[in-house]
Amino acid sequence: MNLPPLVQGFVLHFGEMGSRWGLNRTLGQMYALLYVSPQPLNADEITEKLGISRSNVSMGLRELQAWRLVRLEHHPGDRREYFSAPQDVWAIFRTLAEERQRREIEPTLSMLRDALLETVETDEEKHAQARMGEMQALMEQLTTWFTEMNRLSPETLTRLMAMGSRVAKLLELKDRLRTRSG
Amino acid sequence: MNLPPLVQGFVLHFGEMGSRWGLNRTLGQMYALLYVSPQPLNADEITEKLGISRSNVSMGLRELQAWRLVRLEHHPGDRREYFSAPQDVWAIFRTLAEERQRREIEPTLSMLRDALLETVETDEEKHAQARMGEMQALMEQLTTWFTEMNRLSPETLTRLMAMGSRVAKLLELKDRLRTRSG
DNA sequence: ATGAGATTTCACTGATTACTGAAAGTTCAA
DNA sequence: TTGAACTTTCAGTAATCAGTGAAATCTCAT
Repeated sequence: MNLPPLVQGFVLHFGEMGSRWGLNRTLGQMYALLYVSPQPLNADEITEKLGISRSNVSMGLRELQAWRLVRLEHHPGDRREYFSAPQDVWAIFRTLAEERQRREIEPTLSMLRDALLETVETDEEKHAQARMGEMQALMEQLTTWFTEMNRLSPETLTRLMAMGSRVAKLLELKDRLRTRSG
Repeated sequence: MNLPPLVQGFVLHFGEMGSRWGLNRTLGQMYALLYVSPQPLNADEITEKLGISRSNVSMGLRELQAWRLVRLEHHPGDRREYFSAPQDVWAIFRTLAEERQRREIEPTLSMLRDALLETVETDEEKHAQARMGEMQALMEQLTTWFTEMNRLSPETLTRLMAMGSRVAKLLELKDRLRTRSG
């Protein structure tokens, strides 16, 4: 691995975490490298800096693109493909959250929707179906909420988040106003 | 596998998803089984219903307890240990979110905090460090917000979530009130 | 059309992770 | 204190997943 110490530590950490995040080591390392790189890199540069095989880089780049975590660009007069990670951390967070939603939540939601349509006979199955209903309700609620929040600007989100649990106070305030005027 | 069709489908699906969620197949299946079970189960019952080895169940149960996803209880006059999944889906969601926070976010945050304390020389490293700073800022913000939200009751959270992006309206309302009174 | 530069595919191998069965450990009643 | 009931540990094996290199494919400039 051919990197300054600070960057190397970051890249190795992301490699380790990669597996916990449903990616794999190489993917984590590649992403970390692109994230801190001052300019886009081509596949050979990544190969060289990480000390892994060219083909591994090729596969990794495809997967990172599928995650929408890296962007492909071309430089005039250069046939090679260059890759960069989007700079806006909020955008990255949203992408990540959307992709996880799509990969981890949606399949389960659709399984649950199907399961809830089945007609069942035994008490055991009825109980199971009721539990699935609770799970589905919460997941739908979270999904809807998440979609809505994703429409807000980073500024608005930052303000909302900065308020933390004090947003609950706003609800009381709203209730009071409504009561007064209603 | 020795289960009614509806339950079996649910259990198998969670087995598949288990890996995407950083668990593994068996863990997913065991959790799903306990989640829909009308009463707590002991290790032998789980072994029998899932058709896996007794030792695998034993290890799986330890891990599910480490995730705080199942609870151990004893029945009077029975030496065996019984396991159940908490019933409250909100509680489950919080537990899951907290554990993922602990396993997936915190290690990265502490790595970033360390990296940001280093003194670096080259422009490349300075750029990398700046990028790490951005990442750290967002992660701290999200972490703080999440901790705060976790204090709210499910009722409050449900109300807030039901408002969706209309919470942003509350901010405007608040601004107006402050302007008027300030 | 040709071939040099660039990228991708894929069968194989190496590494990691999950699962099992046998043995050891624990707990408790008699 | 013995042993029956129950649980855990762990070494070995099976299954899965990641990474490589050679070959195939793609893509332009000539």
